[in-house]
Parts: sequence; C-alpha cells; structure tokens
Amino acid sequence: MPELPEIEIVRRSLLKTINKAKITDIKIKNYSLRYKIPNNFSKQLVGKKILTISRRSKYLIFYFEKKLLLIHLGMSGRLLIMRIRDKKVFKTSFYYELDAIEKHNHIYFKLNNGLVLIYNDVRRFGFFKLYNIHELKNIPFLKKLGLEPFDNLLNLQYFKNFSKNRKKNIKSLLMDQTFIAGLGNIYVNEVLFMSKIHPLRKCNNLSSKKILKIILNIKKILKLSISKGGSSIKDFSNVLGKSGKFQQFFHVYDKENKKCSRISCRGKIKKIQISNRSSFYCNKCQI
DNA sequence: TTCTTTGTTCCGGA
DNA sequence: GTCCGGAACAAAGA
Repeated sequence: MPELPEIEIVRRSLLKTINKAKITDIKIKNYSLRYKIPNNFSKQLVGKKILTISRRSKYLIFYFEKKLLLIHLGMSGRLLIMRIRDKKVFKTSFYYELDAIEKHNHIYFKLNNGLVLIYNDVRRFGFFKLYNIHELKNIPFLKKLGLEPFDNLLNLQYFKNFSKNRKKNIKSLLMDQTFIAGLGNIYVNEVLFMSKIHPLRKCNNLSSKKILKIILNIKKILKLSISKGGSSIKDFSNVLGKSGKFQQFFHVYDKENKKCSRISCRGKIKKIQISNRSSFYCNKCQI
C-alpha cells in the first residue's frame, strides 16, 4: 500500500529519471481505473514536456506547460520505468515483493529519453486526472486537504485548535485528511504505538506532552521511512530481489498476537476495527 | 461465495 | 450548520 513516504520516494525517482522528458506516445490498455480515462487523454499529453513533478498528500502532480496531471496510486498502483532498448524494467519504488505482472500494465507513456513510464495496478483503484494549470486551486481532491505532516504549522497550537471541540478518537482524527493530509492506516497505527497511546483515546483530552509526542513521531517515522527507501533506490538495479525492508519498520501493523517489540513490555498486539479499518495496538503499553 | 484491502464520498442521525 | 460513524465503491486474490 503506497503511503506518503512511498509516494515521495516514487516522486524523487521520477525526478531523477524522467524529469524534463517529452511524452512522444501514449498507449492505454485499460481505460477503466478508479475514474474512467477520457478518450482525449493521449491527445492532450502527447508532445508535452514534463516540467516538474510534485507531491501533495498521497497525490503526485505532473506539471506541463498548460496542463497538470493528478495521479493517485490507490492501493496497488505502481509507476514503473522501462528502458526501451534492453526491455529491462526498473522499479521506481522499493516496497513491492512481487514483480509487476504485465497484464496489469494499464498505461504506457513513451518518452523521448529512451524510457517508458508504465502505470501498473492490480486493483485499479488508482486514477489519472488531467486539469488546466489555472484550475490548480480548485481541484476537489486537493482543496480540502489539511496540513502536510512536515509543515512547520503542524504544531501544538494547530493540534489543539482542531481537536478541542471534537469527540472522535485519536486514530480517526489522525486519519482525517482535512486535519493532516497523507497519513494512512499503517502509519497512524505506528505513530500511536510509538507515542504509547491507545487508538480509541478521545482526541480532545490528550495532554500537551502527548500531543507533542504524536506530532514528533509523525515527522520522525515518515522521515525515517523516506530515508530508508531513498537509500535503497539510489541504484534501481539494487532494488530488484531485495524486498521486505519496508516491513521491518512495522511494530504493530499486521502483527496481531505478536509480542510487543518494546523490550521492557510484556504486552501483546491486539487487532480491532475502528471506522471499518483494522487497528493494531499493544494491550500493555498503549493507554 | 465471502472476506479483505485502500481513500474518498455520501448519507442519516445526533 | 456541523460532526461523526457507517456504508458504498472501485477490482482482484485468497
């Protein structure tokens, strides 16, 4: 599941490989993603040069002269880079254990630098949306998003202001994209474990100390994850066959019935449902 | 056949 | 009007 760190890593790899390249051809194998790809999609992008690639929350934004392309990878979307000459596929991300299966390649972007950008997505929950540059401020997906996790404005004051009149639990608050944009289920579970807070704790009666701990851990865990990923994709070819690094970070996610990883703790990881999402926590140290 | 997985959207009730 | 939880939705694999 690509979360914010993975999207950021993909963005950085794409900047290194295909930034400033021109799209010379587009082949669409499957139009039905999360939203149907319009028939004039290719026509609007062929001949255009990628000026830069940015990220907001878990969205990637490709900038062209007058257009921007908004990409969301859903839960299983991947962007792959293939060299046309030797047909070798390099992954732009490090966390997938299995190689992409060709039947799930849905879009091919042929570029003028000898590379092809491929969109591969097993579940097809990802999407591509094309906008005019001047629409940027009015894109519904981006409009309602809260602060980026690394934004300096994400501080004690912001947290307290947002949560003081709310009754929901801390897990749901951290999942709320209008509060902090880009935190998904996996990292919220990990952040709460690191902060020793039970996911069902009400969000409006946390101590300042606990809140600061949460904020610090959000930034810390995301940064760590990006840096690990970043170092393992310096040379794309190193990535192939080296999977599982990503999972090593997890302390609670998908660890039901495992022992708590804290040396001094004899707790056990429990799994519960919160707002229809699996939540994992240690029954001893998260209170 | 049923369950799981994700982020987003929508809806009803408080 | 606002908040909140639950359900639906997309597709495919186990």
